Amino acid sequence: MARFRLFDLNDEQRRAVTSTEGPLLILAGAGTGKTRVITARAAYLISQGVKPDQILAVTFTNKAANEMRERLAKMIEPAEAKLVTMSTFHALCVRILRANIDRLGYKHNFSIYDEGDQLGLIKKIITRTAAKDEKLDPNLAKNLISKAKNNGWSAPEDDQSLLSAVFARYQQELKTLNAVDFDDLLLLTVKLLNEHAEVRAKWQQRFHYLMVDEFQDTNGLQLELITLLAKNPDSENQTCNVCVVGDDDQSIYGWRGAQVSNILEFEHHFPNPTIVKLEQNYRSTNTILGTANNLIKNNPRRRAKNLWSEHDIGEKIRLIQMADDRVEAEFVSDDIQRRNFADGTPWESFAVLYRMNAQSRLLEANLRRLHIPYRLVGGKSFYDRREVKDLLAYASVLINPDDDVSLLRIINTPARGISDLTTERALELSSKTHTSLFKALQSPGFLENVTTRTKEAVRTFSELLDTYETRLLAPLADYAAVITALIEETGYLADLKRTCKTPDEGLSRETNVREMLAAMAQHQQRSNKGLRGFLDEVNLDQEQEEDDDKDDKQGVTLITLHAAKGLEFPHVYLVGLEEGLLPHDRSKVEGSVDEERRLLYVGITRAMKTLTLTHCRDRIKFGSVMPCHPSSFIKEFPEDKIELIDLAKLLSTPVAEETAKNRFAQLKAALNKAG
DNA sequence: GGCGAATCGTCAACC
DNA sequence: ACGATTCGCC
Repeated sequence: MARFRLFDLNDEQRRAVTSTEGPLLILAGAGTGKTRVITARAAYLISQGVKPDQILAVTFTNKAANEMRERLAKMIEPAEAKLVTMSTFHALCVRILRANIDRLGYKHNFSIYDEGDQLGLIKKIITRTAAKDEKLDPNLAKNLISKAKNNGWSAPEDDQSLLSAVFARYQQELKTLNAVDFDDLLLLTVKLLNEHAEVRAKWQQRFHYLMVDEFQDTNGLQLELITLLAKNPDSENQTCNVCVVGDDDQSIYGWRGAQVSNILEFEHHFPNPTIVKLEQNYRSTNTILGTANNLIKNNPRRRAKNLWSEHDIGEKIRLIQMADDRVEAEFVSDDIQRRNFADGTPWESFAVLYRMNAQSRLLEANLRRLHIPYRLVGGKSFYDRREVKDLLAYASVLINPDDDVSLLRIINTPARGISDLTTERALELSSKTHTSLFKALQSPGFLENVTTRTKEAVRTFSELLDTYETRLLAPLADYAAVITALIEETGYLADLKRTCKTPDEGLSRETNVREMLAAMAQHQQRSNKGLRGFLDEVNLDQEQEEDDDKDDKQGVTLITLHAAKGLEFPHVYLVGLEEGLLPHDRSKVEGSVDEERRLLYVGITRAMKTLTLTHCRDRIKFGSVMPCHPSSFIKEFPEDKIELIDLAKLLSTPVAEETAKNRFAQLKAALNKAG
């Protein structure tokens, strides 16, 4: 316990760490040492005699959970640190469900459907359910269903709309397929705990001290889950020790169902809490903090905070207008190279933040042009690649043959003579008889109505799956080897390469398949959770672990504003500060401009030393040039902290400060007149 | 019935 | 500019 020292903390942090009993709300502004406080609090609890396995810390991302785990291991005995449960909401739910989901009529080997799988199922249901003149956008349906689930609703019974029918059908089919989607993980866990007192008691007894990170991002279900777990198993009207940490100003997941009200009305959910405000920022210059403060104070409905720092004023924030996104990306890359060249600032010190993933393309191209190493966070995940999904679908089908969505993906990949028409007929039968596709395919009622050739193809396919399923079920089965053999036997790789346009593409896709298989083998070495465990990890871990020891994690970071929350970088470029992009056009329709402002606030507060903001006059959208206007948020910045830079002059002579000030004032006046 | 090529509509953010 | 969908050919 050598490295855990209370006097390393400031007064407020110490108060947060040592308030152990009853509800505790820690309002932690950006960069105020939130993670440090949570881990120190866990260490403190243990030092006070709390058993480590009675502590639960819930986060939103695996990265956050891992970071806390690592930090805690440095503060206390690593063996004790291991006993503390540090988990994401979803992983915790999977754990609870895998143990007891049978009580809800699902089987323990249920599949987890990601968004793509969900969409596939919804599309299938819409075509089946909709009348000829009805239409429903599958994506819209998916979002509405998700929103409904996150608010704890089930399909409305009285409603006759197509959406309601699709919703009801969707939920029912998931159950037939023995599958759950991301929202179900929460929904079903809450249902399980609500409806089964003994399961509830089991988990309530398990944890006595709860901590929730990023509480401002929790939705209704997550709050309910916490409330359920936080109750004293012996007297349920007594709440035990729940500590939540968050910052309402950084609530940026409203679209995912997050309710800022959870943190704004914490006292209502957990009466008489201790409230601690962390306001000393250890990250940024006062120029950056002042700009962030000035921006965010335009939001109504927030818990007032006053971030301050012992750091210097630092450099002014640069605001630069670009001709178009091409020039913008070029400038950012050149500027990073120049600064690296000037004083050896390492590439890792730079990050480029943007609103949409699509914005990363030009940046990537330009960084590559200059041979600057970079890492792209988020975006099209490794797991979204066609070949990776195919491989996972094969694995998924072997574990849960009732998983129709995965089966559909691979039923004719590579082509094996099972046509769309055949599949369609089997699907019809499966929905008529309420069985899975796999069972329908094998049923005599189906087989007697198809041609001999099709019958043969289906039979061969069924046998293939059966054979490998048996191999997989064998005790101590080497599942990585089993899947590899299956891929071999189907001739998947050869077919994959054949369908690629260029040899390069073929090679890269093959590499992805091999990487996936290698990851599987690696998982087998370190875990005892089996192939199911591997798939769970893959499903719940959207961050692509570009496997460890490779040092290619270094370089300039390209990242969306959402994904950047919780991170910090010495030098930040925030690009595309345009009306329509940030705030995004859709936010105006949805009335969520406040959340866009918080998003920008999150972006600004990532910067430690310098911040560069850019916006374009033109931007290429859908292949053609669209004119752009500066973001309306720009006029909410404090004039004295911003330096307006003329790109043309920057490239030749530096701008005098007075000129810059005047320019900014002019721009502001113009904006005020317009808006 | 199965495959490759034009065409269409689409891009907000993530566990 | 890209991927899914639709069309036309084997």
